[in-house]
Amino acid sequence: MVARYERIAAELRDDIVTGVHPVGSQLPSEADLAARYSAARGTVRQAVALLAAEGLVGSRQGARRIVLGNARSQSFAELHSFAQWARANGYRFGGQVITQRRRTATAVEAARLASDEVLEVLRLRSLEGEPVLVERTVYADWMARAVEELPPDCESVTRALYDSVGLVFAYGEHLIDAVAAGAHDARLLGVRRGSPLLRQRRITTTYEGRPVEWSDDRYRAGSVAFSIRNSIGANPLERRAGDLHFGP
Amino acid sequence: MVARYERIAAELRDDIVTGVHPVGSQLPSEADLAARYSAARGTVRQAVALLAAEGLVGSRQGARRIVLGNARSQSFAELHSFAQWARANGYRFGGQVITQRRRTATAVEAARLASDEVLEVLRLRSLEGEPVLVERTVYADWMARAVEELPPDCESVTRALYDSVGLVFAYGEHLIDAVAAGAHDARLLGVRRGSPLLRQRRITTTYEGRPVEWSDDRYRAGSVAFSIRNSIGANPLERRAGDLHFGP
DNA sequence: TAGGGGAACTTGTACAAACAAGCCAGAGCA
DNA sequence: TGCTCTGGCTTGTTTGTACAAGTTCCCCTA
Repeated sequence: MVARYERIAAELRDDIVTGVHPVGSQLPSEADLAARYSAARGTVRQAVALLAAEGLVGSRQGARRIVLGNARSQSFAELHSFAQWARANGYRFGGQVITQRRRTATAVEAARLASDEVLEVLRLRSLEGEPVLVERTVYADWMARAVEELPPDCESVTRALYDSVGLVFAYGEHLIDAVAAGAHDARLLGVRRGSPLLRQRRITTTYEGRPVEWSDDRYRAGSVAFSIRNSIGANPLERRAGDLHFGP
Repeated sequence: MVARYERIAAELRDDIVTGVHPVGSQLPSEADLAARYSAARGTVRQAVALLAAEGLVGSRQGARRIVLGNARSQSFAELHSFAQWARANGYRFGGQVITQRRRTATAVEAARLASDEVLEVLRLRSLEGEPVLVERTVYADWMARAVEELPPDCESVTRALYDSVGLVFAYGEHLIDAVAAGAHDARLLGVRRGSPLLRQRRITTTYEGRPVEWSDDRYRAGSVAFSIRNSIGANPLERRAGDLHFGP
């Protein structure tokens, strides 16, 4: 059962995408929408709050809401899972484990993952037949067995872990910057050493906040970009100075 | 006058940062909080929704909310303004206009900015005395005069334009990726040609959705990173395939 | 004609109440 | 001991009401 406000949001989104409410135009007032959908004003507010969070509409007190864009951005757990993102966008993609081994955790890893032993996996992932991503992931020990049992060419690790042990990657913290390709990365990605790579480092946790993995992903320049919309007052993305530590 | 739910959120945030509610612990239930603050449950929900949007707490239906982190991330309009971000974090910073000229808009710019003539400005910005950012900004014609009247070493363009013409940069759309430094960028930033740069392209608009500027910012690698928190179900950041076009 | 003053409209905040849906621990059973 | 299952707790959804605060635009006046 989908919530009412989500259905209303979906209809409004549709009206925006199809041009019923063109970019730059005013959205009907909350009262109008409430009447049209026979819903309470609060429910309508939840719906338009969704659209505002997606960056489709902007609002400010006293003035009618304005349509800001019409680009459909689904963005589910897309930042977590390369495979889910690629599939949702209709890309051909693949993945291959290059190396995989257990080892004792470094001090930093032990602190981050609350784990003494870790499983380190190096994966190479491709998009449309081209290698685009080198993924160095360190899993906490309680996850290691489930990961080791995955096939080396597993397409979607996120999905496989959900199916096998019911694990949900619920929260993530990400740091995005640029680095030069080292010799190894360069060979894997088929670029020259020193080429620019887009790096995404992340920690992923369960619903309970328990750390699952720590990953360093490097994209070939030009293959992938990150997109974000923000508005004054609600701004999820933040700039950081360039020292490398993740935690506080 | 600050809203009630914002004050409650501030108190809760404080309790999280100071360890009254440690990372990993459960937050009191909405009913408890409502009683403690003598507020309605709806008001408390607005407060914790703020914290959830900041990534400080996670929630799922049926279970108590859990404290996920305690890093204070203010993130106001920080993505818009380099100066505001730097000042808020106590960095020494500066800026200098390198070149500035009016010209007719290219087809792409005309479409993006809804403007036939544009003002193109190249700025070099520094952090802690080191050049870290090359900013190539194209302003719409109706903005050009106000920008031209700014001093060449203007610290905060955002702030100056607000003071002079009351302009508010309300919404932004951003694309983040990595590129190699060209000869010009390399010279300005003091790095070798081909070095990795973190690129942020953005369109900024007013409250009404009117485009103000289109900018291509390039950071020296290692100087700045972007940080984001996400949770399943609420994910503002999105990955995009690597063709360069901004719009749909 | 330019400007001030409102009135009407619109979004933001707050409260109250009820039910739905999901989680969890403890009681009870095999 | 180990399992299920139920009942209480907790968050999610929806409706309704009232007032606050900001915007817009028209009308009236100087």
